[in-house]
Amino acid sequence: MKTHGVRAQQREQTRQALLRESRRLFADRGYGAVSLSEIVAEAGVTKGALYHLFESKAELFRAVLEQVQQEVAETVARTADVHDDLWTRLTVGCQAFLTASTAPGVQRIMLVDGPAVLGWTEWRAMDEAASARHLAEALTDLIKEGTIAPQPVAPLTHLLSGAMNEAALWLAGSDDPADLPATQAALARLLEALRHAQPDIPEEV
Amino acid sequence: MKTHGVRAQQREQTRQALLRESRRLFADRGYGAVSLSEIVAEAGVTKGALYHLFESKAELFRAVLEQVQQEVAETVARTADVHDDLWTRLTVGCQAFLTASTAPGVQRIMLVDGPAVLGWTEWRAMDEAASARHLAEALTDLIKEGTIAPQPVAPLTHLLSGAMNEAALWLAGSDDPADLPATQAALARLLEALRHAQPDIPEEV
DNA sequence: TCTTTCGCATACCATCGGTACGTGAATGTG
DNA sequence: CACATTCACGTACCGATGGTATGCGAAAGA
Repeated sequence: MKTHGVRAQQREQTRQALLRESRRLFADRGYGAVSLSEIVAEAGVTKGALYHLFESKAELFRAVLEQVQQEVAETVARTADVHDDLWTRLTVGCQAFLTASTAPGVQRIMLVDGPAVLGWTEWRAMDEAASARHLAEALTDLIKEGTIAPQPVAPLTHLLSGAMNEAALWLAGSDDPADLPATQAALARLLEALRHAQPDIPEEV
Repeated sequence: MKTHGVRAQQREQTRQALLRESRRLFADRGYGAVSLSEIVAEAGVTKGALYHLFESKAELFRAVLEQVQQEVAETVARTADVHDDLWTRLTVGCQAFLTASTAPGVQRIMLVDGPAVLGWTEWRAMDEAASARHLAEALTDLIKEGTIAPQPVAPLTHLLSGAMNEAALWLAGSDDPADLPATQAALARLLEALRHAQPDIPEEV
């Protein structure tokens, strides 16, 4: 596929306009309350253009979600990559995720409408590819390193991922500025527990 | 309001039929993919009846969600109430919630479509009233009792609640029967951490 | 230059959630 | 018992929505 040439450029420009406006509207009012007529009007095109570039309303939403997830993942990764210590990378990454997904224009698309529009399974696959994979890898490495006790990582990944998602949702609507540090502290305590908990065989070697 | 009399009885019967069929359809295919025409056809009535009993499609869904939440909450409460020890009640209650919300006909309505259809804030308020309130109370009591360290309960409640919701979603789609016990173990470990993370004063009385 | 491609607009469709109104049996009243 | 009223629905209909079929004009290949 060509990337230069008037044809391809115009196409990409229209696509970006649709993504930009639909993301804004979806974030503001939710997937169900935004009509395609509204989206194309805001983007300055018609439904013909939309259906030429996307297969359906749900596919347009998927493209938007992908973009949002990548933004969050990149923010988290950039914050974690500064550190070398595996444990620090985990804790810092979790804190970064909390603040990043609290941002407006992220919340509703990524955590509320995502699972409902695409179905939980598909949403989870996308989240896995963008974010949860890094969490799982971090936990795996920490087990290899011996910092946390050997155990299946999948359950732990889901528990922690879910905990952070729900906390982010709550924090976004909270008006008490003390809630964020309190949540970070509570999360840190839970993580800390992983580090100190020993496997089930307490004594003897 | 009268509860006997042919009028009231018929009304309630129609209402139950609508709730039953819409719950089945919503659980199977999701809120967005089910039409009102379909619901009233399955219930053996017409849209006139539906709009006489419910204000909108979303309100019908809310009634269904309320019913589902109360079922789950009752199951959890019944399991926990057998025990006297506060700590046992918490852990047993969490395990019960995990298995109860994994059930088909609960999942999608309670955890996926709920927040999207009613908005997260409203969904959270309902969840609070039905389930999360008990969790918060249990944590508060355990702090009073001195079993877990003094700390704000709200952040902890959301973290744990979110962790269990996501875990339940995952378990429902899992085909490995070892995932449930593994998740219960991981959750137990996280909870256990709360108990042992006493900042100071390890032994006493 | 001539043909083909393709990005997009226009016009249209079936279905959806929702509403206005009619109807007949159950209910209150003398 | 006769009569008026209420009310639980059914019927008919509406605007808007997601989606499609088709036409067009400029860019791209030959």
